[in-house]
Amino acid sequence: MQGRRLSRKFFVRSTLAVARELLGKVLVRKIGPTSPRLRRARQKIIRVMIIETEAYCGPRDLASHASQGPAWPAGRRTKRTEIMFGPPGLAYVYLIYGMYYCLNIVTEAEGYPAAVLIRAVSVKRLGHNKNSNSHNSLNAKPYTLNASLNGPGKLCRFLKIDKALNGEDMIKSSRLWIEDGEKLKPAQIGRAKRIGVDYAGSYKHKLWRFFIRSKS
DNA sequence: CGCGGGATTGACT
DNA sequence: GTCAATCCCGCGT
Repeated sequence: MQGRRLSRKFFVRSTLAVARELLGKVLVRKIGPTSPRLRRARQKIIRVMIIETEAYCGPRDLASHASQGPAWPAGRRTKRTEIMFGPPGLAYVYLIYGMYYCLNIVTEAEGYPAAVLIRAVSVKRLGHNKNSNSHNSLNAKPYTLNASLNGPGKLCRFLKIDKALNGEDMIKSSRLWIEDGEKLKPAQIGRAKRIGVDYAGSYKHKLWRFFIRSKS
């Protein structure tokens, strides 16, 4: 049940297009020891579907970590934001408020600081047999945490994503990548202002958050 | 070196 | 709606 991994080309495009098209795609996290001896027994793979994203569109975007730097308009290039200037497809992971991590994927041409924040995901499938309403009710709900994956900090905690994955190349990584997923119709996609960027002047009004409308 | 603040979350009034 | 937790980063000194 695995899809085709997204190539680097997918990310070398307008950040808004990438943010929109990441909706419905499958974020994959492989967790476990890298030592070959322990790998087989203890590795596990988690697949979740991306349902909400935000675009951070380069050096002029006052909401972006890479904006407003001394080198404007080239962008604020610091130790922290360096990854955003790197090749598209890299993971940009940062610590926020001292306690949560946020996962972004770098977009556009190398040297241009832009990225898409993954704001929410849903569990794509259960980690075991779907029809488990029989005898084994304990195993029936490992991923009922569906609702708790709405938020960038929460999904990183669930997927065990932290600073160690900052700079991970999601095109080649064996720990974190993205696969093809659902093809969405335009009507399924919603747009809104980004969250938590009131400091961003006129850029706080941009409708650069994208989400899958819940079915009603 | 010190200080202010944050692409959040959960608890609480 | 308000607020605090918690710590790294960016910048001024």
